[in-house]
Order: sequence, then C-alpha cells, then structure tokens
Amino acid sequence: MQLLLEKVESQILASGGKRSRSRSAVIAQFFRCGRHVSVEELTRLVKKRSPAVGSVTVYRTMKLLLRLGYVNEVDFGEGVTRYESNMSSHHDHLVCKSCGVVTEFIDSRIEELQSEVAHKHEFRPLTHRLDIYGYCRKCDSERDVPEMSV
Amino acid sequence: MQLLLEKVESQILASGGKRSRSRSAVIAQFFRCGRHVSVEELTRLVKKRSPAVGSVTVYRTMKLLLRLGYVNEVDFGEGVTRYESNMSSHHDHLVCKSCGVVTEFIDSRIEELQSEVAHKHEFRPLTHRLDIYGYCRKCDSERDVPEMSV
DNA sequence: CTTGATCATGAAATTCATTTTCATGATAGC
DNA sequence: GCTATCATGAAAATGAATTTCATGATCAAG
Repeated sequence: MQLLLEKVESQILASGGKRSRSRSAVIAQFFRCGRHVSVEELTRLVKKRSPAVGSVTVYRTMKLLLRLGYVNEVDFGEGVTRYESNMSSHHDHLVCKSCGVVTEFIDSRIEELQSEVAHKHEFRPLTHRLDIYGYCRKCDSERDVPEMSV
Repeated sequence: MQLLLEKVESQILASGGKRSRSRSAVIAQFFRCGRHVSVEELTRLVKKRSPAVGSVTVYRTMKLLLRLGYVNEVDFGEGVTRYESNMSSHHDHLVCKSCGVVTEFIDSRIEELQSEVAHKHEFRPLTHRLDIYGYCRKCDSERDVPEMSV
C-alpha cells in the first residue's frame, strides 16, 4: 500500500507533477476504501483526516489517476461518476438497484462471445461494459411482500 | 407510423394527458429519425418543421414516452442521455469511438450466460447493459496510418 | 359554441455534477 | 534561500436536465 503510493507519486514526479499532502491523502484514501467510490463519498472520507482538502482537489486527483492509468471511471446511471481501481483485471458488474452494492464478476465465455460477435460485425473491439442490474439476495428476499403493480 | 402516433396519443389521453401540436411533432420526429438520438439533436430536427418548439418540451416529451414505455434511455458516456425506441426487442450495442455509429446486436448465448452468472451469485437480474466500444470497419481502416503515441 | 377546469408550453430561473479561473501557497532543483 | 512551476481552495463558470410561472391550448359538459 505504501509501496503503491510511492509508485504513483514517483510517476507523478516523472510526468512533471509535484508531491503534495492533499494529493497523497486522496490517493491513499482511494486505495484504502472499497471500489466504486464517487467523488462526493471520497471527499467526505478524506475530510475526516484532512478537513482542509476540498472536493475540487479530489476531482483533479481522480482525473490525474485516470490519466496515469490507475483507475477507471464507471457510471451506473445515477448521474455521478464512480471510480474503481484499475489494479485488478477487467471485470463486469452486478449492481443491486435497492442497496447499491456492486459485485464484480468475470466470465471468460462471455468475453469470448463478445469478441466473436464484434468480429462478425467487422468491428474492432477495444473495451466494453457489461452491467447487470437487479436485486441481490438480501434485497430480493425483503421484496417478497407483493407490491401494488403500476 | 401514423397508427403508432395515434396509439401513443390515445394512451396519453387515457392517462390524463392532452393532445398538443408540439408533442405530436416531437413524437413523430422521434419515430421518424434513427435510433439513439439526444435531446439536442432531436430538438434541432423538430425545429426545422416547428420552429416554436423548445428543448424543454422535447425533454418533457421524451420523459413522457419513457413513462409510457415507448423508449429507453441509453448513455454511452458522452455526458448526454440518448433515447432509443423500445418497440424492437432488447439488444446490445457496438459503439464506434470514432464516428459514433451505433450497431445493435443480440446474441442469445451471451444472454443465457448472463442469467447463469447472475444466478450463480444469487442475484436476480432485471435488466442489463452491454456496450462494446471500438472502431467500425470504416474508421478502423482509416486509422491504419500510425499516429504519434501520446 | 361557450365556458371552465386542467393540462401543455416556452422562457427564464434553478439544480447539480463537474470544470475553470485566479490569487495564493507549497515544492523541487539549483 | 531563490525562483520557476505546480497545486490548492474558493468562487465563478459550464452544461445537461428540471422546475417555476404566467400564458396558451385542449377537452368535456352544458
């Protein structure tokens, strides 16, 4: 973790940037907390330890990590951008519409079929996004009570 | 087409709404033009025939069609919401990062594997979104000339 | 066909996430 | 320590989408 932070900072140095307290705090907090954080959530967490850090710096730091390739931007249609670490390999998402919990998965058969479909359409695939929306087990069981249909 | 418009309007009537020139113009234009239109694009098209119609009405009309189940909102990470007709059945997207052309596809094997993965995670899937980003054949061949890497 | 209640409209104002501006503070390298 | 350059936070700006509000259109009932 400390090693990771140093690696990121040295890469910032190498690309013409400088070290800074606020930035280190944001980066460390990001890698410390779970995945799929929004800027607002991350700002709140950072402010606990470093109250002076504003959300603008968090925005800027996440864009910096994006440029350096350490994070991905993800968007589950909530109107906010979320960030996930790019350290782990590619994966897809199961998003619970009730509690918001995001589970990651990867299925090589799906990946292969995607390539196949793309090439069938003479399309060169670079990236993709597969998000499945529904209810996790916990929220699904809580919904057992039938609702008035619309 | 005319039948579709009448069907939509009668459903609006049934749900307590009223008929209006502007609204008909927006709805007709939406079904007339291709898929995956943004509000800005649609407004521009509507204004050609009905210059008085403002974008607010287009926004409102698309939300209305969404409530009535005639359209889906899609988002390809451009910062704008696009609308597609919900008349055709579910499909996924191949999005060209160069020219923006969107090709639809459906692969039942991928659909099945998605259900399988979801259930393996005790997750009840409701909807999903699979967008593959890359280059269509035309844009890919134009990119053959190597570029300066960044 | 007139009336009256209700819905729809456009312009302007508002919201909200994100980005930019700008004056000031911190850092690296000499 | 100096100095050029980068980073910062507050406030302003942006841009998509929504709401407000006064006015116009539409429908159903007389």
